[in-house]
Amino acid sequence: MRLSLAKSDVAQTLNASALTQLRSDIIACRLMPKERLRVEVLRERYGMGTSPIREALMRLEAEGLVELEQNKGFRVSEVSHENLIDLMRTRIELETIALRWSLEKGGVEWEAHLLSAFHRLSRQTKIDPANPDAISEDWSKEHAAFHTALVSACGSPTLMSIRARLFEQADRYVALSIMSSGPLRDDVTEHKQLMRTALNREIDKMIELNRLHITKTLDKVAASLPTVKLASKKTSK
Amino acid sequence: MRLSLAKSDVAQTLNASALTQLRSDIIACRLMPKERLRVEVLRERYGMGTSPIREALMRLEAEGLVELEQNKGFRVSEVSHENLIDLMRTRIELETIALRWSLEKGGVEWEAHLLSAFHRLSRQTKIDPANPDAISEDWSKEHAAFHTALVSACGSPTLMSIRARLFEQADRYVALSIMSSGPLRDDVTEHKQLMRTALNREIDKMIELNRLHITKTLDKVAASLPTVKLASKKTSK
DNA sequence: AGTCAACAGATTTTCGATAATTTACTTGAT
DNA sequence: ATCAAGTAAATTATCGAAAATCTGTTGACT
Repeated sequence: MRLSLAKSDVAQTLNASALTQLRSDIIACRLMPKERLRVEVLRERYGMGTSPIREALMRLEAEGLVELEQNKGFRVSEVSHENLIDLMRTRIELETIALRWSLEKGGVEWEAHLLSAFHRLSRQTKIDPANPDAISEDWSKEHAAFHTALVSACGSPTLMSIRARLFEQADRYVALSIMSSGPLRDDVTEHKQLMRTALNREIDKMIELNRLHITKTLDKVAASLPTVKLASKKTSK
Repeated sequence: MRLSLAKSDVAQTLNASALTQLRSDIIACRLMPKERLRVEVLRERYGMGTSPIREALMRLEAEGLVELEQNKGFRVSEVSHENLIDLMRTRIELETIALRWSLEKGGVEWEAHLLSAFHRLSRQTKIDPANPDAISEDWSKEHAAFHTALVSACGSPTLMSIRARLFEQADRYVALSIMSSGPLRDDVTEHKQLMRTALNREIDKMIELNRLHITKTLDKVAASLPTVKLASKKTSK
């Protein structure tokens, strides 16, 4: 028998558990960009052997959250201004397509789903008072769910999964900027407007709003990015 | 010291070698869709232990070529009519964006690169006489390189890598259709036209040609898809 | 006959030890 | 003082055995 690790985590394989935890730690920047991921250390941290750890890292490499250099081990993927811009630009284009399809095809089911996702999001607070230097995990989850709901009627699993991956990558940049930045923006109003526009099937307006939504995040994150001091390679000499 | 496995394969890690070989075997349908991937069998096939195999499979799962069911092991991803259509539709949209950017930004470097890629492709034959039931590996490589060259000036590594992954998935369907289908189409003319249009920076025409190029493949593959008899699960009555 | 429990074989998953490789350090020659 | 070769320490990559899990079958009981 094996200990259950968390509520939602029952009867998983160690491999799957490593994957979930690692991904979450990287996106929340509890493991910082460029930080080395020594297998021995991770074994200790998550309490398991080498195999599940390495398998999870390998998968995360494909997702772009981890980088592997032959015989030199794994690191958390680097962040950079260029990558940030590239990421956000690509997101805008992909989500434009997904939103167009979704607003064209969405039925009552979708509308209900969207309303409910918005409601849940609006009842979460972005920052957990207990831990003011990070975004609340719960908020983050509902936020992701809301944006997924917007495109969920697009009818393309392929596009949806790519979008989700890019969203995660962006989330990591957001987590980074939270750690070193000022006032929070008013997300609730913005999200409500997104929902309304989606429900009204105002496609062009929707696309423009989404572009602005992403651009606003980009600007905020880009401004705080140079501030974040990253773990640089141990400089020889 | 370790034996070198192939010319281009020198001094790789077993892990990397497993990854390359498995990916290639899956895309070429030497491992058929839905086929079970027993670790023991693969260990035998590629001559290595469990770790590199499982790590490679894990990575391929993230790429969508392999599916993992907890405690039941890995299989080659299934193919289906819906997935094929979804895939091709998404490819069209993504490549549309990439082509637009690439044709806007491409300089002399890019033009030269494109010309050279086309030249190399045109000197390959699609079917190797020695093995007429499959597409030549060399042709396949040059073909991929040519299409990559078309979008290579788009300036977005993110978009490029997504595109490459979808291209691979499509290649698997093509390999499948070759095994059971009739006359080959005249690719050379089509590719030449794509190149010309790209070099002339006729963006709208380019996008339309690309859409047709993909749609044509879709139609051909879709027609032969039901023919292919897939390894079905041992039907428990 | 039908249902269920317990067992046996096959397979996946995980572990800890070993081999291979890189990195840091030391020593000696120029 | 500088560099190079060689050696030791640290780390990654790999293996094969052991543990956990699944699957199918047998046989007892209703």
